[in-house]
Amino acid sequence: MDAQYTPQEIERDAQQFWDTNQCFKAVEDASREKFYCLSMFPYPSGKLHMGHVRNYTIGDVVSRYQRMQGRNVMQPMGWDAFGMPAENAAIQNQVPPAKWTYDNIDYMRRQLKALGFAYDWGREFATCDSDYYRWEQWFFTKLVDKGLVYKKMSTVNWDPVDQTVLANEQVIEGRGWRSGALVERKEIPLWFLKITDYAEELLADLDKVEWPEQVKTMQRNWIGKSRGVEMTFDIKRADGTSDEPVSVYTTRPDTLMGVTYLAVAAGHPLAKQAAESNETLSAFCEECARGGTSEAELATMEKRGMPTGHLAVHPLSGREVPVYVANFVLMEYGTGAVMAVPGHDQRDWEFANRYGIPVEAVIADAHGQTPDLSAGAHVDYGTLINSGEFDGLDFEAGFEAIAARLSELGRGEVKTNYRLRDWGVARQRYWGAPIPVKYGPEGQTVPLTDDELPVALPMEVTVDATGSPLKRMPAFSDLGDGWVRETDTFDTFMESSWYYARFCCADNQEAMLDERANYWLPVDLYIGGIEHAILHLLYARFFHKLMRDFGLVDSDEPFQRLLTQGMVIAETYYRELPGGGKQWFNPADVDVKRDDKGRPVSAVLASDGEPVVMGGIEKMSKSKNNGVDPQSMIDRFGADTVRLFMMFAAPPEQSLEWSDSGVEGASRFLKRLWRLVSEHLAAGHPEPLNVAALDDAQRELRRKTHETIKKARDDIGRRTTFNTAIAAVMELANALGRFHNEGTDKSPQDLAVAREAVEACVLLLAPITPHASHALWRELGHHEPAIDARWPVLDESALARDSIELVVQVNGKLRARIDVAADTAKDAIEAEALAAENVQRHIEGKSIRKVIVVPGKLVNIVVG
RNA sequence: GCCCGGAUGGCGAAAUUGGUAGACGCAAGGGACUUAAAAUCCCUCGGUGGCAACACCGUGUCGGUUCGAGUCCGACUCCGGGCACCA
Repeated sequence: MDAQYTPQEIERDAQQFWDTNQCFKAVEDASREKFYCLSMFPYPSGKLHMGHVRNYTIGDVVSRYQRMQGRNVMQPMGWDAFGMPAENAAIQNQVPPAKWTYDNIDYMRRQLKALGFAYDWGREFATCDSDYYRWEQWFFTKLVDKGLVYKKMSTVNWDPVDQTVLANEQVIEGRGWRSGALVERKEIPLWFLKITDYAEELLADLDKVEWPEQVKTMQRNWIGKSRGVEMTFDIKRADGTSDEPVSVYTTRPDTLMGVTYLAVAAGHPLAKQAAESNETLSAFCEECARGGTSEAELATMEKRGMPTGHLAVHPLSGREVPVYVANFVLMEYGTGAVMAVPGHDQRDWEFANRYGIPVEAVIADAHGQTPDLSAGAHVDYGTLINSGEFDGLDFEAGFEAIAARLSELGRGEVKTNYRLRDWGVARQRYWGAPIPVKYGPEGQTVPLTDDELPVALPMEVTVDATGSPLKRMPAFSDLGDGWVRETDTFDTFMESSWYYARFCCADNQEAMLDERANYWLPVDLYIGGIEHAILHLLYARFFHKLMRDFGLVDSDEPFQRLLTQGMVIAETYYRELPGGGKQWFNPADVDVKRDDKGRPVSAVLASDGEPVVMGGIEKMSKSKNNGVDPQSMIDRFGADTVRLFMMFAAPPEQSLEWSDSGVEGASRFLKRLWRLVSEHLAAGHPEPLNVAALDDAQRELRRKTHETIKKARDDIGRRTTFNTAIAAVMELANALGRFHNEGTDKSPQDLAVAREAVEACVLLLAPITPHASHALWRELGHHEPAIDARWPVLDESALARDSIELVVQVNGKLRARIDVAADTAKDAIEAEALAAENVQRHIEGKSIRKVIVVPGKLVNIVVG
């Protein structure tokens, strides 16, 4: 065999072999256990970044591992191809978004192929293919028929200069990213899907999936089921006449007697009506429309308000409290009005103090005393006080008693609420799937019929900063006879909500899905970034339930297991620019100087030798110019080395710091493995393994081999901690190296034990470094390709030990180690532990209170 | 602001169910081989003290539970992810 490890040749050969033999083509087979492994498909932004490489390597390792376990594995790949970057690129370079997108796909597909991922490319599609989104349009019209779609006014970010709707991402510190104009909130009619109809099921079914607990918790909190009371306050105008009652919802009816004001949104009918005769208030309401729509912005902005002059009548006490307009109350969340209890809600407290509104205590503190409200609200549950007939009740009794009273009076009812809001799916953008609706001359709104579908997106367009070109294309929108087509397109989350199902039957031109979907679904393992923990995963779960209720799939959940991978991060380097701001330098162009302990102390730019500032470790990004190009790493070290490093450097859920020397270490290990195999083959031919005749050294190596097989299976299959599986194989390789160096691998039985260890190394690494394993497996004389090899079989008997080492502690501190026979009785272990020299020294003159023996682990002697 | 995470040597990390802290790798230092370099191989490598045996300290901070805490509980600090039109 070739003594040199030459990754470029090896990888080309292996990829050619897999390709020629169509190794990864997945075929439905009811007699075999299936495994559907899916990594979140990429947005075709231009080229792969390290986050993609990490994501897809994890998926590939699991796919190949499951195949070695004998499962019928399907691993597809496609493109999440609609989105804003294509429009931005179009504005910058005058390239139509379609051309830009498909060119990017071609480039990135080549990169994925160079990494040797075991994809069934026959199932590939891009979401911007009309063969894909036509089914989404079709399904949407069915949802309209089922009453799961509606249109309502909704708030968007409006750039008053560019006269266009902005995404939250395009609002930078309250200003439009291009125009720099102060952004306004604007109400426009938009399409919504009724995800709230499924809130309860989306919450309950989290118990059915094997997801990280943290992700389930985030989804539960996002859905935000709460039990509270919805009640009405009568309204008295300044002139004494009454107005429509105002409805509010609260989860703290126990604090009702502490209400000292009401706050309504600027868009609330009451505020609008009051503003008509009040110029200052009218100006304030306009001011409330400034700023973006994101929740983070609303929550952190300065809380401001103004009295409407109206009074609200407390439903129980009859007390009249002022009604304010407040900028932090939004019309579209809940009822657009809130009751305020400044004594027991921090936000209300701050507002009340600012505007001189009374703060009153109605809940006692932990000691049953009136709480001190001078420095802040008292938000904990407690006994009701200053609440008349409700005094002395605790939270629950107070809640029930007050709710019952309101109900008697016909002024309120207990109500379950959800924080979850319906899904706005309309976007005023070009590069998306057209929403299949038309509007008639008499204001009719009609979903398109099956024979009017699909609505193809025109591909040849000119895009500029002033919004979607569809709005200016009569050829697209004008249907004649006064009918016009909807020019809004779908939220791109629509496409990513069902692509996993389409992969099961991507070639079907007659239907959205067919019976093959029920063979493969649900996805057995779904892998992607933690940043998708809420939105994408919740929308996909919702869409799956919609498809189920339409009879398209028979499962309740789309993704059985979920693995959320961490970010890829790297050191940043910059220089301050004279005019302020920073110039960022790529790590590849910087030399780092270290002190004698190896700590980095300074860095210089390689090209000019002048110093740069070390800016700390951050997520790889264009803005910080700290991205490492996967392609250059593949060219330099080969795909297997890049894959090995990424899987070794950190467990998949943690962030992974890029390290050039770490990659070199991975490359070194593969060269060493290659040499180990080559030296082993040169040492001669093994005879069949005779387990009964092994000497101690042979037994020890064989135990290590089987310990490693066991650990690698648990680490890859159950724990998905690939880093520790690799570390275990490295230990086995080290043991094999020592076995060789000690000159013990000369006899045919030595060679037999070494052969077993070598083959274990090659196969256990096969999911991670498939190309090298393909080549080495062949060198080891196997005619069957490594891709069809089974996971090595564990021989439990090889794990047995005659004696074990126990740790002896005195008062929890390690004082000695003893070797005992594996079957030693507890008494004998105690005696031996007490006899150890260093133990004697530490217990001398003290009385033994207790001896704790943890079998197989340790002995702790407690002395006093 | 709200929700969810994370913090362990010079660095990436390991310790899976409360039981030996630092496996494996990187960097660094020393040595072998070499005319030399690269590559490779061997040794050292948390801190302090000690010739050594060994002792003390050590898992972000402070406190608690336990025979025993990186792991469990409480309070806090800093860092990261998400917040509904980035994908």
